[in-house]
Amino acid sequence: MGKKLEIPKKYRFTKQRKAILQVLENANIPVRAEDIYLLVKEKGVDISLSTIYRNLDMLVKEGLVIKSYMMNEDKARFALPDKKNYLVCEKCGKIIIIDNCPFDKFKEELKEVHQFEITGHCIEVYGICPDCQNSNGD
Amino acid sequence: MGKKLEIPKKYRFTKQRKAILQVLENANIPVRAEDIYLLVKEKGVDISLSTIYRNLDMLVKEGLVIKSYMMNEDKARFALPDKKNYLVCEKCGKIIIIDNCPFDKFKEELKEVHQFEITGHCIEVYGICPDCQNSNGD
DNA sequence: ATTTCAAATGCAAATCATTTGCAAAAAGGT
DNA sequence: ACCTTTTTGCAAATGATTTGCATTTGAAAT
Repeated sequence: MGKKLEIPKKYRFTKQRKAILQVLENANIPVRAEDIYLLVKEKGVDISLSTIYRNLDMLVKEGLVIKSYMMNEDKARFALPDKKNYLVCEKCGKIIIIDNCPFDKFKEELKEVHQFEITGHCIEVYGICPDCQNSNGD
Repeated sequence: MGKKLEIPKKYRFTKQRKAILQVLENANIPVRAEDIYLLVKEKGVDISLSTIYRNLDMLVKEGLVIKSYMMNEDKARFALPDKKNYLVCEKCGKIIIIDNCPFDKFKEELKEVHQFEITGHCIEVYGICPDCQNSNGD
C-alpha cells in the first residue's frame, strides 16, 4: 500500500522502530499512537507507548510522517505523506484516502500570491458517507 | 473582518458568550482557547476557561465554528468557517488565511467519486514565509 | 567476536490542555 | 419581581503526551 519509509542513517534500526515503520507502511488510514501500540504488540514485538511517541516525533521532525487531528477527536493521528488527504464520515467515522490530490495545481497559484515556499499541506474533508446517508437515526 | 455569528435562539445570550463571539469575529486567524481567555479579560469581562471550552464545544457542534490543529502544536484552534483554510510558516508560525478557496470546484468531483455528502473541509498548507526565507539561522 | 559508548528503550512520574461535578449566579418568560 | 432552566466558576478529574533516569541495545571500532 504505502511507499517504503527510508530512515536517515543517523538513527539506529531497532526492532521497535522497525515495527512502527511497518505499521505506518501498512496502514491505509492515519493511525493513532495507541493503534500502533496494539498493532505492534500483536506482531509479538514488545514496545512501550513512550517509544512510539518518541519515534513519531522523530519521524514528523524528519518530514517522513504527517501528524494530523481529525474532527471531534482529541488524539493525534500519524500517516505517511501519501495518506494526508482524506474524507471522514461525520456519522460512522469511516476514513477514505483521497489520492491524486487536486491541490497540487493550486499550489503554484498560492506560491505566487503569498510568496510562500510551500513544503506541504493537509486536507480534511468531512461529510456523510454513502452507508450513513441511507441509514436513518444512528 | 469575519461574518456575523448568529447563535440559535435556544441558547441564552450571556455577556461571556457575547465576548467570545466578538473575539471570534474579530480574529483574523484561528485562535486558541487561551487566546480567547486573554482577549476577553482584556475587554474587562470576567470569564473562566471552562466557560470558553463549553461555548466552543457548542459552537462547533452547531457548525458555526471550525476546530483545527496546526502543525506541531498540541492546542486546538477555533475560527469562523471563512478562516478555515490557511498557510502556516514553519519557522515563525505566521498564519495567513486563504480566501477564495479553490477547493470548492474540486468538491463536486469528490462528491461524485466517493458518493459522500460533503459538509465541510479544512486545508492547512505549510511552508516558509517570505520574511523567513531571507533570514538565515533562526 | 568482543569491546565500547552513544542512542534507544521501558517504566513510572510529571505535564498540561481539556473536561466535568456541583453549587451559585444570571437569562428570559410569566 | 418570581420561577425555572441554562450558564457560569471553581476546583478536582481526566487522559493523551512528555520526560527523567536507569538499563538495554545497535553498530562502529578494535
